[in-house]
Amino acid sequence: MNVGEVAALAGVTVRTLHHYDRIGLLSPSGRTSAGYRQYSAADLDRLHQVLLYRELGFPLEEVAALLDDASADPAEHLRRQHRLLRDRLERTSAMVAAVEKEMEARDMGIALTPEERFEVFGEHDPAQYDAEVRERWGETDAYAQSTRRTAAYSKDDWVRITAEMEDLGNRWVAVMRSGAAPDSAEAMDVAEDNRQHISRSFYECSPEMHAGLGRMYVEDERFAATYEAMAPGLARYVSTAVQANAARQG
Amino acid sequence: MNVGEVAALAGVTVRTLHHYDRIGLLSPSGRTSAGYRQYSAADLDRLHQVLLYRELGFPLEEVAALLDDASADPAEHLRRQHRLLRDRLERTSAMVAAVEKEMEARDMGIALTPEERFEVFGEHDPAQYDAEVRERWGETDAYAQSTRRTAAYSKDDWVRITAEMEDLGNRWVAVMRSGAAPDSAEAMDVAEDNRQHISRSFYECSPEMHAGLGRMYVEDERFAATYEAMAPGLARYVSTAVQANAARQG
DNA sequence: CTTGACCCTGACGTGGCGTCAGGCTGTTGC
DNA sequence: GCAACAGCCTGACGCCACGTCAGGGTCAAG
Repeated sequence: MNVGEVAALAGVTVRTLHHYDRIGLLSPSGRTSAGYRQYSAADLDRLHQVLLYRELGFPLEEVAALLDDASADPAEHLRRQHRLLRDRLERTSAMVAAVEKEMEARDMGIALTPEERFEVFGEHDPAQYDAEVRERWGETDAYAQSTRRTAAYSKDDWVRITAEMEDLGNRWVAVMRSGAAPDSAEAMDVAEDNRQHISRSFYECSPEMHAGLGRMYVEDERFAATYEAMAPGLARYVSTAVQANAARQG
Repeated sequence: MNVGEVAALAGVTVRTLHHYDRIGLLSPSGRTSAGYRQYSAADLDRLHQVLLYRELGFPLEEVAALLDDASADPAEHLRRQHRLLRDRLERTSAMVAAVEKEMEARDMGIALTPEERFEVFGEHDPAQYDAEVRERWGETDAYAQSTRRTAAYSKDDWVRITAEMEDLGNRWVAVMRSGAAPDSAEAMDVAEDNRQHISRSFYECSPEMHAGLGRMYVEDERFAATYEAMAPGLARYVSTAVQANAARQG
């Protein structure tokens, strides 16, 4: 297939394909004697991946890096795309709900506060959001490692791992309830065990990374919710303990 | 409020606000004697509109035109935004479905044709998509009529759907608390109802896809957190129940 | 063998900011 | 009462992902 046909099929312009060729993101596998670009089925395949990642907000350079990563199999791309798309779905329906809330408020003659209006936006500006997601997961070795490892886990593995996580959760609750300070030796010991559990089960987790995670436990509601559900105030407690433990190690 | 505060509230950079001022899209209604930009509540209002339209893919110049159109009342903006967001929701779930179809095909060892792959893309390249949408406003009469109907229709839809989701959540909690095993008939029945609800409300969800979702409930902490917030251990419970149900169907 | 659709390679333009640089402002702590 | 430091200002240049000509070759149909 030559450029025009590919462009029509994929819904992009010829110029876009020229551009992708120039920057080495997608070079057609062949040329005619006259210099016409010839795209193979494999090229279409790659183009498909490129367009998906592009739509998800990745800069082209990163798309190239992702697709040229030999250690990433197709299934991994599918899983990642699936996850990012579901995130977007969630976010979009949140926005729909926000607009509906505003409609309703208008009908009732109520005004919303600026905070309420920006709620769905505020934390999650679209570009920043995607960038944020990538920062936390996509680009990190840890994420790649985690998906590679967890893909191989059996149901029994998962039962064991979640049991271990539950156990750790109980220990967290216990140590907090005991009145021990989050930077006490007891709390830091739990933190250390928790870190080693992550390293064994998901990805190599250094004390510094663990400290970063700790910060996230309070900054990110999604993570905080997990701990808060076990005991009120636990998110902050775990966060402090984990960071104290990292300091102790360093 | 001055720039920094507004930027933090809205989740944009200060530079962005400078830019919007420069191009006349959003000029703060006041300045201090020292030249500091002062944003009023009305300015925040406008910023909110700007960000929504921007997210929907409108070039800033058109956003300005839309917002400066004196003949358009706020309700019209809300209706338009609602319609565009619902379109996006539809498109995103189509993409999710496409990725899931591809996952399934891969698992079964089937290859999709290029046409199948680009299906969801083809017609709806994001830029073309928005252009197409904008084109449609030409027939304002038909547009106004159709939006009123879909807006009214979908509002009820969403109320119903969120209520159903809440109900499902409660049933999950109840069945777990009842002591029934996650692979008991009771739990699997809830799983089946949940699957059918997803199929009706969002996208065609096969038992296999549902099992995949189930795995994600524990693998992805963000999903897990949703269930964990309802009741500790629920993420794992739901995950297991959903997979058991898929096995029962297969 | 011409006509018209399609292809090529530069080269410059554009939108929506990011990112300094160089300088004023305003608050907090001593 | 002033230093220090965060926060604001205005240029000005940079960057990405293409759009848009310009100038010229290619190829199937009539």
